[in-house]
Amino acid sequence: MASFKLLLVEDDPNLGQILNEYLTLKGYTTTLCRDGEEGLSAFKREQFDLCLFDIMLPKKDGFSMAKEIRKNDSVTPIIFLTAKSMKEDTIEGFKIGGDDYITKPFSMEELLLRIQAILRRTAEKNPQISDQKEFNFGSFHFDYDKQLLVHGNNQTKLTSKESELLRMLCLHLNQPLDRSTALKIIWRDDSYFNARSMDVYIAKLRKHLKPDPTVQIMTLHGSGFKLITDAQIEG
Amino acid sequence: MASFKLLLVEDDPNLGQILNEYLTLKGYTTTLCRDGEEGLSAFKREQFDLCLFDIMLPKKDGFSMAKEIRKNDSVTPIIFLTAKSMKEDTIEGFKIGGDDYITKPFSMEELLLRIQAILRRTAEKNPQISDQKEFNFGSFHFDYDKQLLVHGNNQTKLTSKESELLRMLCLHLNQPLDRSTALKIIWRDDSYFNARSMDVYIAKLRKHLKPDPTVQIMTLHGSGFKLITDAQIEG
DNA sequence: AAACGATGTTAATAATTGTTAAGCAGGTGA
DNA sequence: TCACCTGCTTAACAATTATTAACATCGTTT
Repeated sequence: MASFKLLLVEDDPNLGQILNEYLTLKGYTTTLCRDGEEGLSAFKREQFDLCLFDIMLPKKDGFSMAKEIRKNDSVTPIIFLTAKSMKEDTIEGFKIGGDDYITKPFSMEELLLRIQAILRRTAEKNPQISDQKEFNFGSFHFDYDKQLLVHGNNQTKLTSKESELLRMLCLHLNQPLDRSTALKIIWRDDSYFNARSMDVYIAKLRKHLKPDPTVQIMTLHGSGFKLITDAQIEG
Repeated sequence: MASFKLLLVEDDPNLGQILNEYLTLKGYTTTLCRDGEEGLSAFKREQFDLCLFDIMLPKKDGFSMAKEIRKNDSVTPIIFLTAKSMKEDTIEGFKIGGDDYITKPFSMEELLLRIQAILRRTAEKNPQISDQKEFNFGSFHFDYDKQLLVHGNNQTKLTSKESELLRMLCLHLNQPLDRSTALKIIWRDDSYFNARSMDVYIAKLRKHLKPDPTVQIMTLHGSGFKLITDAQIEG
């Protein structure tokens, strides 16, 4: 499994660097940002497994960042790091949808353990990490490497984007696929135009999948899509 | 939705009772044990969604309990409550496979929020909690995944919001569904406008459910709604 | 009964998604 | 070099879904 990617937003250069080095040493891939805006744009651009936000930050504080993120993404874990241990703050942090709240000074080891405790719970159901290359769903067979969708005697050649999107849908068969997740992974950026592009590809895939009416790409308005089928066969 | 079951092991009678009352008040089903052995046998006997263990306990301490549990069960979340804030202790707790570690004195509200943060992550993949996807009530069949409401030969496609609301009502069939609960879960925020939006969706659902007059969404003025039917069939 | 707040209903508005086609860039063969 | 494909993006407009507004009605309190 590829190493976990952490988004670290901390304006104190010393602490930032120490954290960054320590977490890298422990095998995580980290991206360090110095202020809230930088952090948010990194989050929009890339797919992270966990966020570590200081609360008091230039340009945009950690809470505001978390709020923005939680608008579209209720999954990615967020841990707040802060000097203040004020009760209202802690509570605010959890209410926004944070996963943990650590007050400075903290021990690196404890932070690491808290990160691990959270990742342990979320890692298992991270389908995008899987490297599965062939899929069977409904009466279709899909070969990602060959970019081929097979239905009975019919073979359809898919384009790269079609294949990548179909693969993500297959990895989440009968489960929701988050728009923003798919965009960040396939288009590397969750932006307006890429989202529209994705919609175009969803339409294309729907056409390809028409031959089997038991298979459907369902819209989850405001959040994403879901490939559904009754007769799924492991492949 | 059935309430979460918590296993609480605390030997201090005062704290034990306060925790018990508070968590019950907050809608959890709790089992309170006075020592480690009692706690372990309760854990073996029943299915819990989360454990809250004091560390220093008669007969068997919290860490030993956690170790035993983790031999067979790596899933059920465990939170340690303790007076000691010693670093080694914290670390020990996480190493055993604990999910959080809270030192006394703590605020009830913070404890509650930490419990919620953990349950939010585990609930999704905890089949026993409530991943019911299909429902039969009155002469209707409702498939949440496919967003379909079936009545005789008639299939009605529901929107995402309609489906989510109907699902919550179905999970509380013939029981009250709290407005604020539904709002927080479906709209992620109990605000004036979301409440009005919910009312609009209740109206939409009522229209969909008209074909069977034995099924009704009843208003519980000031608190919520209740989906009622005489002829409910488990499904 | 009057006044108030909560809910019901319908319509208007806004946001998101679906669909088709036009643009654009890179590759290929004449 | 140029015409022609191909795949992807962008644009334009349609359709659907969600939110907000406006006003009617109901329930409760005084």
